[in-house]
Amino acid sequence: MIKVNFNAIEKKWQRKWAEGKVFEVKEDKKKKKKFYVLEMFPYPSGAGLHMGHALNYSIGDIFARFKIMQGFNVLHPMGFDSLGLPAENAAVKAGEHPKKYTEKAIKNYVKQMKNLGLSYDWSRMVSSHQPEYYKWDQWIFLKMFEKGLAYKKESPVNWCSKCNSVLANEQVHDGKCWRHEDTNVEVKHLVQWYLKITDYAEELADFKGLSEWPDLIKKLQKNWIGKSYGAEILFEINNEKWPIFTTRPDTLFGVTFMVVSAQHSKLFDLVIDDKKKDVEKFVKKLSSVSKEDIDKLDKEGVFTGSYAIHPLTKEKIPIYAGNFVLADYGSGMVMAVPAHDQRDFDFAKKYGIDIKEVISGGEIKKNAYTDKGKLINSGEFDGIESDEAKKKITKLLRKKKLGGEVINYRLRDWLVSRQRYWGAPIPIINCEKCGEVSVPEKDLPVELPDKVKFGKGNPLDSAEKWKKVKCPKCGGDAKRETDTLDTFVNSSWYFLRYCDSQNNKKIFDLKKVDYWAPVDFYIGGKEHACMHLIYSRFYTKFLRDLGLLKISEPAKKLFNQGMLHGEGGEKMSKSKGNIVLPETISKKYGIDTARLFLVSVASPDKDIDWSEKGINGSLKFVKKVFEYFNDVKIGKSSASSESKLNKTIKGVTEDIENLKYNLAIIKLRQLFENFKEEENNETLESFLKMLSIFCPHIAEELWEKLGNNGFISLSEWPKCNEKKINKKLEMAEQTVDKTVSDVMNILKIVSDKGGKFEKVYIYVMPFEKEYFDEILIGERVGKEVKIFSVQDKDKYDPEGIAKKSKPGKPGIFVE
RNA sequence: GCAGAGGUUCCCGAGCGGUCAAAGGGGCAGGACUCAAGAUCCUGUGGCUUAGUGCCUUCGUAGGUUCGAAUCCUAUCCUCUGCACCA
Repeated sequence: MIKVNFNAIEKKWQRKWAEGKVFEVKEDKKKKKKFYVLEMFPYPSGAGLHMGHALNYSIGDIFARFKIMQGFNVLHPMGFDSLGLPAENAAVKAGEHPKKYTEKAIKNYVKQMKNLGLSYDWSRMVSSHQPEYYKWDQWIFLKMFEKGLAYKKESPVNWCSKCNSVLANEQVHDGKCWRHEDTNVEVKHLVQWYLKITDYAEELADFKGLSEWPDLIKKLQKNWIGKSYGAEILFEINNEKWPIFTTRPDTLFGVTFMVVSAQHSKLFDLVIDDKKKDVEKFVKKLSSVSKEDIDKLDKEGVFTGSYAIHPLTKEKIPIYAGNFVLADYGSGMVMAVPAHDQRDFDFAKKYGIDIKEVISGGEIKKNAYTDKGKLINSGEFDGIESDEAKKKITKLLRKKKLGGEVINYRLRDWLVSRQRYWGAPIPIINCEKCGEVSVPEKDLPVELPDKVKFGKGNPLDSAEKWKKVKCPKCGGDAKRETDTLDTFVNSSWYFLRYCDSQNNKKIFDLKKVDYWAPVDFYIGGKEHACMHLIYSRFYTKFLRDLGLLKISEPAKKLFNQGMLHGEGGEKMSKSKGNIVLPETISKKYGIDTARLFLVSVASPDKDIDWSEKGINGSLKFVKKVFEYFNDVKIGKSSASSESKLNKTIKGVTEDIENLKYNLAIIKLRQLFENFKEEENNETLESFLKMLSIFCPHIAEELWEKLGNNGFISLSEWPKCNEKKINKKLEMAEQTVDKTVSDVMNILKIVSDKGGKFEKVYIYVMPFEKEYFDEILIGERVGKEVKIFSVQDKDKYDPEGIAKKSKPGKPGIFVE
């Protein structure tokens, strides 16, 4: 077998693609339809790309190449999510400035990506840490500020002591920081910036524009947004009306106590002097436990000394401060119905509070009865079914101006301020006289100062000169906001910037975005379901409402690729030491082989464990292809080859469209296995074209060898000629296969019995004769083979077996 | 606890009502080639049986629907992955 220097071929074509600007695109309204393929841009870590990235980007690359060859004007860009806490932490740990650290990492990523042969339009690359990019983060923030969608408020927030910063709800996993799995998130009361994503909650909970998104993602988002229908009911407390939210207004007559969140900002308005000490003690105790432990705590509370007046019965209801009520959902206070809510039931049992049954149908001994039923003990509503009662009671409350129907969302406003350095500075100036003042648009971007002290607290606090500014409104002394924006702000709209990434006057040209957006095919992990994928939907809608976009959703089709685990089935991570680098594999096998292997193991949406075991199979195939094309005779193809070719074209095209790359590759292999010494040009070229999306470098090289001038990457995808698909031939081939295994079976039986045979005689129907090749079958069975037509008078047939021959089942005689 | 994905022949994985003892790859075994090894090619790879046949068992486990199930339904066990007190 010939030795092939794959690495040299790779370098050659990567250079040619770059020099020929093969993958750079422009808007082209007349000739071609656009197609936008995008893989989620990575955070450039110092560790570089691993095999999992390679898989992810290959999936997108294969599709992009496919679409290019199908004649689409394909936008396939790449960039870097280069701002954010992880980069800052890693840089500080490495003793480097985040900027230097990040830019080094990006350089490395680009190099690695180019080595993978990915078809990106590099001229459009964006990096979110560049002021030219985050200027527009700031610009959008100011637009939101203008519209009242960016605001400041004090509230209990998630605090990670390792990040030294607050976290969004979405960044808290299992009570721990998403970046520090060993660090419990604490609850702190701080003033923070929020984006009012809840203004879009209703539209976000509607998925009609996302028919081509996976159901799983939509379900996850739906749960996350958590739309619930219920009632707001006003309870009078100390002559003030306090609203509470409930989904069960039908249980209103069963309220025996109220619970206010221990984190509620107005908690102490409700605490009478006598109880102050108790409540303070309780709150203090809670603040010393981590968020995770709060989740595990029993329901606990303490009486505040205050009472609420029941809106309908006018009964006095004691108010407790409790650990199980969320301060930022609903109004932070609940009406407790112990008979029909398990949490309230547990609490009532613990503190000996009355349990009043108002829904019949269940037993209330060890547990609350939480199902629906007929009302009892509910005055005029007795005997009415729950659903009906909900409506009637709400109606009555509305009439009395004591409440009404409301929709509540689990989704909270997005906390975007971070007390860290490596983020886009929030473009606000704090003036003692004027309050929070926007940085004028002409002064954008507010660039990060280079010289800051890293250590404790927010590094930006140490940039004294940078902080000091004049108030744009009154001209007096003022200070810059030192908080920076959450990293997810950058990724919420980057896909739009690619459409016009070099624009330094506007966020993007409206016409260009109108041409390219939305993303037609978006590829990324499902772990982003409740973060990036919700935020970017929110941003898209906001920018639409600003008049910048005509679309309402960022991507038409979403595909979640499977995760590539390490050898033992564990997540690939530096700390586990199971990271496989593309370079390592590429050096050994060539990058085309690696790409081919990655997508042939399993369907791209499935999680797989990395293993080098099977890669030799891919390498063997690639080598065989290379060797075959190296000295192939171009001539005529058999009808069988042409039939197979067209069938393969059909199947492969469908498989790729459906992201079944693994199946497409099998079909290509089977086609290739069938190639004879001589094939016609069309067959050979079509095969190479289909292979090229998986193995672009080798395909280009062989394409050139066949005498072509242009790039195979830009050639036209083969079309299936249905007429050439010949079912008869296929049947005939099956007959041959069956005959071969029959012969093998006979030989086995005979030799088991101690017989020794050298010659095989096969008696076929006259019309089948052309499908049976003595030499080929001889090779397959490892014996000398003679084929006779049953009508052949001179045939050698001592036992008259030819008489038993049937169509599709030839007679066999061995001796 | 809730939600989702999944358990397939030695391994990885396809199949998702009949053409299924189940694609493809890996591994292994036998054969061809070779002085030999490697590479390559062919064949085989649940069991029994048989001159190419027939039968039995198998797709986590147990039932069910059906003329017919790896594929559909029900229960059950295990694995993974999200979300977790949202009133």
